[in-house]
Amino acid sequence: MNHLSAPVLPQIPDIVISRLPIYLRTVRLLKEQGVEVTSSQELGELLGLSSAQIRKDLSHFGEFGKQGTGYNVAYLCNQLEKILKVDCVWPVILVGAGYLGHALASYTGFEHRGFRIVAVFDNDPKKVGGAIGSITVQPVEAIPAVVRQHRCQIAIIAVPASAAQQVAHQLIEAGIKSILCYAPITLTVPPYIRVEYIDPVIHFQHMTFYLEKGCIEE
Amino acid sequence: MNHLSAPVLPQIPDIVISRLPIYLRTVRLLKEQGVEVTSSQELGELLGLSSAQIRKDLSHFGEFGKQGTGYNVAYLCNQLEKILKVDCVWPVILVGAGYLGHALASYTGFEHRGFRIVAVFDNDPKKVGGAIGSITVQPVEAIPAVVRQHRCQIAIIAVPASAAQQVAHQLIEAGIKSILCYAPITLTVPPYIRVEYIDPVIHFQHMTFYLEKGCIEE
DNA sequence: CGCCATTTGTGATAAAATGATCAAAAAATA
DNA sequence: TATTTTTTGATCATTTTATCACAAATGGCG
Repeated sequence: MNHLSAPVLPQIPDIVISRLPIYLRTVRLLKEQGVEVTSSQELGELLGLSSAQIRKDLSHFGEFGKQGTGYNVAYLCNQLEKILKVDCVWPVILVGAGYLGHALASYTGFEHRGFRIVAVFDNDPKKVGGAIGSITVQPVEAIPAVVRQHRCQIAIIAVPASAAQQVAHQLIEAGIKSILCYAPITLTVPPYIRVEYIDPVIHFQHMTFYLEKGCIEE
Repeated sequence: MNHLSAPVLPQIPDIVISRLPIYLRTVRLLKEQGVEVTSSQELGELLGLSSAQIRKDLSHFGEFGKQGTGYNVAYLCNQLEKILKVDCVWPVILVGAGYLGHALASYTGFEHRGFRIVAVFDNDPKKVGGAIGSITVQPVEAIPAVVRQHRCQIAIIAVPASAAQQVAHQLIEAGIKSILCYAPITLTVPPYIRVEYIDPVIHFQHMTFYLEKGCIEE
């Protein structure tokens, strides 16, 4: 590395990155509604954020707006998709063919937002060979080959908590880089693996802190 | 109000509250594993947080540990459940009887963490009257009566994005106070209503920012 | 019993995130 | 064309959040 190397782009805070998909979701909605121009203020009102926050977040990546006018919806949409690298479709594998796995594999909303479930796995022999839409459930032993074949970097864990950690190991072993975990446990993974969690009970328990107690029993 | 009123307990940051359910989940896991005592350091390692953060978070609510020893797992568990008001079971209603609604209504993991789905609603006449486990799907018109009957404060929205905002209105009208929204949109609600969101695509798009681009097409 | 190894709870400090302000630019209007 | 209104992007100030570091307990052990 010499002093003429490309400048290191300033480390962008993860909390900023975490808001971009929300911005994208909303800007795409405006686009679908035929809105051509929007402003940080309008977006802020739709999202419950300050306009300053939205402008500052976007300014990390360039200048997308025009003073006095605001943002061109189609252009901003494009730019956000580029930044998040979702101007294409990413292959995703799914482990767990229970009710939740079925719901995820059957959901038609992934594709146009940049993701496609390309394979489903389960270790229950009764489920292996079964079909979910056009996808046939495979045994977990097949994971490494499928990951290699699709160059897949993302996986969903939709198995019971008791099996999740072991599945995570297998996925990482197979080359998966990011995991979306629906099992209600915190996974132990190497630092170069990214894990995100979805657990509705975490949200419920967050809500109840602020509610007046009103329960059924116990 | 006079000067002898109970002191206002110092406003606890919401970000602290948001971590408590994670702590509870982990402490309960330790309890189930037969662990009797733990420490902020052990919890921190399990959760990928600093021990200081955990101690400081807990210190907002009292002194639960013993110097030199750490925390009694059963006691800490109890205290966290009390703080979050989940030392009981909360009734929850679910709107949307598609694949996702089925998965949620069939999930057996809610009950022992403080929640029970007491009713399911859908506006599709083909679904109304159908059964999910022991629950019969009702028309959305029945929401107000059921909410009153169970004194239910929490609802799940599991309908398509196009219907979610209207459902939210109906729920709020019926007296619901907190909403867990699985539809991929940001709801517009009055300030006294709490909404939390679950949208896997948001997590995927967060992941792809950090991944090397590797797509199928487009 | 005294010493050592632990671990908590907390005040002080540092870092990060948010919010306020404003010049400059663009479009609308007169 | 000149003026007003709007809105961005940047800078600075404030608030919030996280980390550090240590006194005070606690239990184990020789």
